[in-house]
Amino acid sequence: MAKKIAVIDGNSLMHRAFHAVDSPMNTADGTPTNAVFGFMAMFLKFVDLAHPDAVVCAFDAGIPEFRKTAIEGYKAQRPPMDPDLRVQFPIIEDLLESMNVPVVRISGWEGDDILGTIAARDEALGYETLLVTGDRDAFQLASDLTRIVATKRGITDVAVYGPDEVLARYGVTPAQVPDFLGLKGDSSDNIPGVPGVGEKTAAKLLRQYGSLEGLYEHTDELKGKQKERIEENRDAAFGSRQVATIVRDLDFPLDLEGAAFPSFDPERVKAAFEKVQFNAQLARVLKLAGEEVPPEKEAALVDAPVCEGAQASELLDAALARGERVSAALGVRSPGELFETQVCAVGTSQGVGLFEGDEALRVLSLLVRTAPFAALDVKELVHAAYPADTSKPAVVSDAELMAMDAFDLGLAAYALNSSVSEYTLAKLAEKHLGGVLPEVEDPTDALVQQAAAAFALVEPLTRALADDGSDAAYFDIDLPLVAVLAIMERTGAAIDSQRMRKLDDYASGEIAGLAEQIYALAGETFNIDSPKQLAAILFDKLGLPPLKKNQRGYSTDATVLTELAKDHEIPGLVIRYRELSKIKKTYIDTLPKTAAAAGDGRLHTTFHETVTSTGRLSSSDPNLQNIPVRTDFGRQIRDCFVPLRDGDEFVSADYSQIELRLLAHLSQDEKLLEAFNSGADFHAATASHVFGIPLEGVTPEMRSRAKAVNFGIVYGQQAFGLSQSLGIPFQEAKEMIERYFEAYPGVRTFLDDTVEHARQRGFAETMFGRKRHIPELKSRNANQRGFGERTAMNHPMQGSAADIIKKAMREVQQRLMDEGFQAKLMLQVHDELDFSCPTEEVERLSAMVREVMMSVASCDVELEVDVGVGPTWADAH
DNA sequence: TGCTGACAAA
DNA sequence: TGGAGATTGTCAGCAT
Repeated sequence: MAKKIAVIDGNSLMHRAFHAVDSPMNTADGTPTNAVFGFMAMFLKFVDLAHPDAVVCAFDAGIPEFRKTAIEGYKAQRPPMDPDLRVQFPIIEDLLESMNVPVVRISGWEGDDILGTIAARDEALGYETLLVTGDRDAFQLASDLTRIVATKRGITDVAVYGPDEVLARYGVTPAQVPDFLGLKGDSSDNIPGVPGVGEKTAAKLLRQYGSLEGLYEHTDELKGKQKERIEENRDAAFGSRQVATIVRDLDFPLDLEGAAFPSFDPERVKAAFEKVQFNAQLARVLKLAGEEVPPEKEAALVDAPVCEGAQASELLDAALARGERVSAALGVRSPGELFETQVCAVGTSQGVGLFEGDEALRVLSLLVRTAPFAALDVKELVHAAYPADTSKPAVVSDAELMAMDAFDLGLAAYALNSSVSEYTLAKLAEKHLGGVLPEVEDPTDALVQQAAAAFALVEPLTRALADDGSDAAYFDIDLPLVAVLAIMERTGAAIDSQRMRKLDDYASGEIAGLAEQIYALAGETFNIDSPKQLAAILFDKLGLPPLKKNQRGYSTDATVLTELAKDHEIPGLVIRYRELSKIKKTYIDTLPKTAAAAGDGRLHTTFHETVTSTGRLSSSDPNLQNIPVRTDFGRQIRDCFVPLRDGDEFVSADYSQIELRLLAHLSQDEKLLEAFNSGADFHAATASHVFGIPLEGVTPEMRSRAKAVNFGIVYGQQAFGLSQSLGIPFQEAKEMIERYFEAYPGVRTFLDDTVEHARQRGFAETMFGRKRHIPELKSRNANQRGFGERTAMNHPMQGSAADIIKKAMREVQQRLMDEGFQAKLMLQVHDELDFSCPTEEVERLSAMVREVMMSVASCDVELEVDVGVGPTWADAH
């Protein structure tokens, strides 16, 4: 097979990477490394996919004289390179050199010309060449042996162009590319071209006349404005072509025959990559050469002796007698193919003990009931012994659960940084133990490693929580909630499956009818669920105006369809079709099945405490936090949620406008505080301030606008967003927001201070000290920064609300038990708690829950709670 | 299998 | 100059 040489246009890739990788990254001395990181990400992905035999990297080193004279001002108006990018060139060169990738830089020439020259030499040698670049001029170099790897959006997304692809994409051959660029120009390189001639026209002219020479011999065949423009800009066209023509015969030494990749000294590579702290990338580079990750770091982790059976029991007993907080990790072992036994690994200071099957469960319940222990996910472990649904008797009582002495490593890590996508022992070990978990094949060995790491992590995480000031969020709020969530998950929620079936009949009929109507109007059948096919019908066949684009074509989302519904019947029908089929597919088709699959016929969701960055919970499998309520049909789904037992009522308690009340408390804005404390209708009070009229004069229309502004403020919404949600002109929305801040000046000050504080310290925090780190505030990208600012403003409100309801949940659960309630806490939906409650307890429960929810936080505004009671969830609102 | 568009909720 | 509200979870279509 022919040798494959890759040549990278270093400047082009560094520019791309600089803009594509926006997250702030620095070396120890503060030098930015985002472009280097992006470059290497692209490099590694490319090498993985293409497996080149050798890699060369070319950089610009000036501009050749002939380009400067051909076009006056060639690259002249380009602003000087961003200093944050400039400083990264020496770093990338250092990395490349450490990997033995030749760096070519020819004084007075640009990278493109080096690419062209190497490709020409390769072709002479019969080698294959891959040219990696983001610049379009390189397409002229495509040939049977030479292909262009062009970066698309971002950096790691690429397209490969040979001659056929160039022709397909631009309608010209590679040889015609300079003429093509000469006509159409290239704004990024300051190549003027012929004004008014774009991609389509340039390609058409070249197909007809072959080249610039051919075109200018036949300008008499052209007509009108086009003829004038082309004739007038003859010099610009030829000059532009010259600038765009890549030189292919530079003279520089490069040993192509001897070049090879990967071939490098691992020590040198390690040194270079460790300097910039690209540990994950280092591992990938070393792997290319068959090298393993630095082994000395693994040794830093516990190399614990492992035992089983009676010895394991002794190990555990001794550790508990010493008062140690042992660790536990749960897994399965499958000796044969048929049976899987549960295995529990327990970590102690003297080693790891393994327990299997019934022994594992015995040990788990022992830990939960009587011993201090630690685990990555305590709730998951609890369910293994508890057990997870009410069809079997509980091995551990609710009271024992509430009293358990657990340390949840995942929750601790979440309190330290809530923006991490996944909390694993491997990542925690890397961060807090300074070593990587050894990669082991055998699942049991892996479990042992996890137990050992979990044991070792308790101390450093406890210290980190205290150092960071995040111990309150963890110890007072998140950790005590684990038992409550475990109890709720086991309790489950009940649905009326009969009723669901009736809903199914109705929905199925409606959906089929709607589909028929849509097909009839469209004149053909198609898949309405496919946005692509729907777009083809609406925009191609019916010729409706495409109002919005997405990555793959024209958008067919609800806002677009609503607008189009004015012109045609189909969009309205599709909206209704989507509403019904979404609800049918997501809830009606799945909830009864899920319930039937559980031992007790109930829905047992999983609540996640480490997913959101604000401190809210999330729910999955099934998600019971997004059960419909807004539309009539949606509410029918809530009507299927019923109390757990005959004789129970569904009780729902929710905080009224908790985020806005917290805003009043936190900002201490006098008028806002007064608006809540006077007991008046809050949205109406806002309307009265914003529109400058007495309370009695507020119309329902004004009130609903004020309500939208109130909610917008919570989310950091801006004028554009408000104008969209209210369907009013931008200017009007802008004025409303301005008047809002005039009416509540304390709010403006508070939000500004919050952002400023967050910018300085790197995080925003809630009333109870829950932090959210916001590195985006330091971003160079204005959109990212805007995101950071909105996040900083929103976190104290949304996060404090989350803290408050979590505290309330723990206390409510405690009092349910202490005061002998039969009522059960079933669900939490952000600012709402739902119970199943015997009729005779309803009064007592309502009073208790209200009292607890209102009193867990002391604020300068009352935290009002509405309690509803009814036979179903829908009725309890 | 992984990504995308669309849509449910507070 | 262009873009201009957020988060999470689930489903189906579609490309690989």
